[in-house]
Amino acid sequence: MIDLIFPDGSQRQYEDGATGRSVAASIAKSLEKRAVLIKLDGKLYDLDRALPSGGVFEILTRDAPEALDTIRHDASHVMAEAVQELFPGTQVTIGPAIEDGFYYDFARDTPFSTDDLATIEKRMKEIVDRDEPITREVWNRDEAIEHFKSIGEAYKAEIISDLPESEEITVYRQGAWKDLCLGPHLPSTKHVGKAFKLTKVAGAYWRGDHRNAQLQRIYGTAWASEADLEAYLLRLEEAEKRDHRKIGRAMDLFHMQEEGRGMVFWHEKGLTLWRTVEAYVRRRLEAAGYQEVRTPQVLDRVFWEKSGHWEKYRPNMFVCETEEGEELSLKPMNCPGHVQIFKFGQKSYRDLPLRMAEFGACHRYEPSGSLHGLMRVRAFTQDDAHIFCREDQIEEETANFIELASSIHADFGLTRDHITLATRPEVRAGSDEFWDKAEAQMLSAARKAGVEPVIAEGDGAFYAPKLDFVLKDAIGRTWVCGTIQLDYVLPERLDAEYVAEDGSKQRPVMLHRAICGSLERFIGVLIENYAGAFPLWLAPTQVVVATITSDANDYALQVAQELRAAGLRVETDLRNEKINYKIREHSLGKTPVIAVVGRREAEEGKVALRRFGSDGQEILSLAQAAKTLALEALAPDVARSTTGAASVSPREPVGAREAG
RNA sequence: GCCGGAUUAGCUCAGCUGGUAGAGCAGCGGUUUUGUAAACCGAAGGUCACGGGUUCGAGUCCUGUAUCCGGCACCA
Repeated sequence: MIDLIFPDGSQRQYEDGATGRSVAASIAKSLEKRAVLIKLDGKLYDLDRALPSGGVFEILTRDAPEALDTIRHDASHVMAEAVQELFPGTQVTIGPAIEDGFYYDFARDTPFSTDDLATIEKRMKEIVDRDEPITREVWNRDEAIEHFKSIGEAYKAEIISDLPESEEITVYRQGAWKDLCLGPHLPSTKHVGKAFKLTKVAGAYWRGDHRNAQLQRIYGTAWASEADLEAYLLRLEEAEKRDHRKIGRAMDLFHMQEEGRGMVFWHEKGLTLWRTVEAYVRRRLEAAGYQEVRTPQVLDRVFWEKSGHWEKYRPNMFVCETEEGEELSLKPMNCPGHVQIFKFGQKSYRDLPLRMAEFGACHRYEPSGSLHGLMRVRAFTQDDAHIFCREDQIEEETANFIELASSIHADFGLTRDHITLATRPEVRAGSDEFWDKAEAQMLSAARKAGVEPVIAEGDGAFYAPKLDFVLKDAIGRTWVCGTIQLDYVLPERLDAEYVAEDGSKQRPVMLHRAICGSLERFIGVLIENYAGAFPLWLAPTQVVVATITSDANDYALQVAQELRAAGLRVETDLRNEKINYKIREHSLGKTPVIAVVGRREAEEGKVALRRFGSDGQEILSLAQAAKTLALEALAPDVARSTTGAASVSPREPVGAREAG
């Protein structure tokens, strides 16, 4: 007998061999009809599978949030069946549910084209209409391998061979089609419904390794209802509008062109935003005890050989040769340069921790396929710094850094998605004992700062583990902005040392860290986060003074001058256009404040302020307007120190999350 | 780098099965002096990404290259 505890707290006993379906039927015939899965002690099971034990029990219908992943997973199976029907000879590999949908990787000589998607989608709907029952079978391991080999499914056979001996081999039959799968699944294809859409085709490497064969991946999105699907597609459309590349052009912030792939031409407005960000970060670093330096842009090959970068990253470095035959490289990073400054003269234990910062312009020849607007470029500026410290200072420095970075991200209105702890990679420097210690140090520092990192197995740098701060862009892609990495290797390689208390020479530890990551990427994320509607302190143009008639031109110039004197970034619009036209244009341009002046304001010495996102007006004297706006335009850190108040931010940040 | 897709005026996009290019907005010239999200008129603007080919004829078909977009891989 097994005991089941239901959501309402009641408890009932069932015969051994009872299934979710039989339990549902015992409660109500209508429930049995609607049931698609069951949840037992938090785990999902097929409706028709004999319950393995008693426990906390719940019957899930198709609308249950927990069922959505299974709908998506089943949609991927339905797609695989459709593909194998339509394209005989195509092998299946894996097809999981993912955020918002699913994909399936196929092995096939001829790649799929986007035109195939409609055909496959149509066949999928037919399979749903066929209402093929989905049933679970447990197979003998060797027979399973033999079977999949015999039907030409080499990848499936390989997957089974690699499964641990203890693992049960389960095969799901779906009509005449079958697939090796852990499950669970819905009772039949009908339950997948038709709220799905195939979205894109892509190449993907078998097991995520570029040395393996490239498979054909088809992505789709699937939802419980047609309405959810519509809502998702609408959300995507909205998110595309905040793409930083689109907004960057529309707002005249920057551009890129063919001759400089992965290089940014910053226009006046974009650079203003850049300088605002940079100035803010510089103030925060100064307050946190950093010193700022600048190191050479181009250095001799020998220098990079010594640091170890030449050997490992030569293909990704911009190298040039001089007339005299010297080989030089544009710096791909700032660390070795900082070590030179550290080594200049003698350093004492009293100098530690020594925090050395540089807004360092670096160049890396990134693979062509990885370039992506401002997010991944070949010429970028890191808000880089290296903390030289003793081993016993690592934890505190790391914890302080996490707090500083979190505070800075918050001031920019950015919501962190998560922090990852990237652990030892396969190819690495240093012993296992070293890695054990280093990983433990990073983890405990994170916890000390109140953060529980997500572990990214094997993603560490070759010399050390790292903590990465992950933010999201408008359509939910994640980008690393901010990182801290522990490094014992470079100080050793470049022979950095300090004099300890007892007079002995000691090796410092280096913490590599960045808060924005690269200014380019950070600004890209900022643009998408705010959809271009920046808070006053960041907006490239803060105020536009717009005239109603040319009578007010002189006064408008005076207004602009006074607002500029108060430290604001001001433009004037004296064009011979109707005020409606100007309001519309500057509203679409997302200018935070439009100051309208007509004959009335000129006579009374006033301005009519109109804020972005509101259609009301605020009539103030010129002096008062200047004072109010100047106060609102203070950067959050300055606002805190001058007013003692929390950040003055009249404009709500538009969360990237809502688009994710 | 790999797989798919795209590339037409400054921008956003039309251009059916091949018959030598079209709109809206912006820009320019004029009229209009206007009170909080688009005043009116006019003229102009294109080697249809680039190279080769098929054809009497190519923006349209084939092919190569470049760049961009979506993924994959990479990211010191």
